[in-house]
Amino acid sequence: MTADHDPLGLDNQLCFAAYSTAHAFNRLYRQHLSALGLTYPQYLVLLVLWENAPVPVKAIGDRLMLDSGTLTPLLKRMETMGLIIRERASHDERQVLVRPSTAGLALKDRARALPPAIACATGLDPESLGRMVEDLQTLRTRLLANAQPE
Amino acid sequence: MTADHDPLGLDNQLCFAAYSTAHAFNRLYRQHLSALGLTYPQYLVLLVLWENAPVPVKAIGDRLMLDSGTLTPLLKRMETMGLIIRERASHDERQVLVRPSTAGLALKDRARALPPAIACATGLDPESLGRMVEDLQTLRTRLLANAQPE
DNA sequence: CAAAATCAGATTGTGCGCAATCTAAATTCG
DNA sequence: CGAATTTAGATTGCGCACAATCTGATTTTG
Repeated sequence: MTADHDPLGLDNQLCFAAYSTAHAFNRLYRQHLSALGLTYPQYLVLLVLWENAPVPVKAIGDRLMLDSGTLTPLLKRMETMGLIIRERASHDERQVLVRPSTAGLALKDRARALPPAIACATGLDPESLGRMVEDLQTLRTRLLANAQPE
Repeated sequence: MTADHDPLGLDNQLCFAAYSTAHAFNRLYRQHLSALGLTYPQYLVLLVLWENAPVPVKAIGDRLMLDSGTLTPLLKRMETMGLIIRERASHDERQVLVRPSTAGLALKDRARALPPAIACATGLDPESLGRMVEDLQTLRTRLLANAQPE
């Protein structure tokens, strides 16, 4: 059966390795984020807003590679939770500018505990971890280049 | 702002690298799988069934790390599409055994074109690709060990 | 300037993913 | 054997993801 070399073997495919690892991350984060009342995608939005705000929805989408069909309801929920503020840009009525509320900003301090805890769970030393991040980013770039024939 | 070393910087986090790479894979696969009328999770189920069938739902879940809440409706859709057959096991009425139909088996031949096409899109040589698969599997194991304190 | 094209978000519909709960069957144990 | 426990799947409810479509604002162009 030589499953080791079967191209259709589940455990030989990079896609499933990425898929299942992303799910594993999601599960681990869920445990840490439940204390903050956040889902993982909501946490990602806050990471973007903590770096730079206010930003239009489009910019968040570019950064996280998500479209308005995903972001609009997600941001509405976060606004209802009191974490962010959305308002139309006066200079361009098409845009909706998003920024963290005071409560959303306050979460940043509590979130600082996460990266070290997660890094520990990976069992990787800082260099290996950094290399893996770069490898995945390179891979992602190549996949997207092949996935979006403009 | 030395974003290069900010632990909360989006681009410094392994989780986002994994999350966004998995999405990029999903997008690329969608293009290739649309010709077969499959979604990516449905393709994963077939990979499992092509390796070994019939198998109970539980075994598919163990293999793909998905629970019945995800699999039951997914498998029902695949049964409606005529790709798989589900039937209660006679020796244990709790189990539902799943196996590919003739149509589901026939898809395997058409699916053989996928792995080479995807491998090409990754731009990775076979060794790098294999190493990355192993690194991700190791990482996944560690994450799951930390995510499920029994 | 006005029509056409582009762009930002919102909306709709479908398919995962998962927690929580439920049912029925099988196993364990007193 | 019979009650308690465990197990396999199904169900419900919610939150992403994304394609497709729609609306209204802005930009481009003829």
